[in-house]
Amino acid sequence: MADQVHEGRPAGGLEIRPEEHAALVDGRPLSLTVRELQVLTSLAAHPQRIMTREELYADVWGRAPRRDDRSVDVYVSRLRSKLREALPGCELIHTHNGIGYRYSPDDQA
Amino acid sequence: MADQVHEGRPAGGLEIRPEEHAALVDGRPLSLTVRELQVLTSLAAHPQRIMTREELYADVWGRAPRRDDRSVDVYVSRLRSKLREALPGCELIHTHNGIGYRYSPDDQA
DNA sequence: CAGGGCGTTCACAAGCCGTTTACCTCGGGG
DNA sequence: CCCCGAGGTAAACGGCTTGTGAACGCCCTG
Repeated sequence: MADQVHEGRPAGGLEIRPEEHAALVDGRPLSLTVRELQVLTSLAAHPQRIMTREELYADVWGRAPRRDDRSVDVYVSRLRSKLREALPGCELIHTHNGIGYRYSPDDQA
Repeated sequence: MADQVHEGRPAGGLEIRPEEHAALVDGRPLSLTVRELQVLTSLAAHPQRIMTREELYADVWGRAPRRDDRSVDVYVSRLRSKLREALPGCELIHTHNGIGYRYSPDDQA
């Protein structure tokens, strides 16, 4: 099947090390807040899989979101902003309208 | 070309996973809208069987279409367009004039 | 006590999608 | 030929979803 993404060298030059509370690009750490790293880690833990907001929220916050909670969207937006700056041209987080978000290690599809 | 046949994978390299809100070609998700995936799923659930527009509509929309409703045709058209791009040369959805549509996993007959 | 960082919420703009309509083409009968 | 029904598809439209800047409050630190 598809190659497993190890911590050593994922596609796109982005390394996520949750146990070290860090995400690295070319060895340089992104300055992410705790929540931002949690959301990124959760997304990246299921590459190419569409995650609903509910799944993401449950994974990171540990409970169900209240109706109309936009927290996930806000964090995705902030993550994209920081990733865009660190990896210009890469689109790692894809939106699936009406469903949720998908992380794609190779910024394609 | 000769791919391994996994459980979810019909001929043509198209994998439909409604519970994951996704349809995959070579592991890459097609960007289908919710409705498009519903129509494709319904068609593909009855391979080689001609489904009338009424059947399809009832299956996806959960009610009977109003007279002269063209929604099904529009979605079939959009699906064909996206499938054509992802799987050039394949004709998975066949028209049966005056009756309805038929999904053929092996793009023949 | 002032300042700053962060998580959360709010508000509004922008964009996408479902639905409907309109226009075209094709074939069969008269 | 002309008419008519069936189907393909582009495009209009309105509503809902999403992107994102900003405000607010909490907590920590100096």
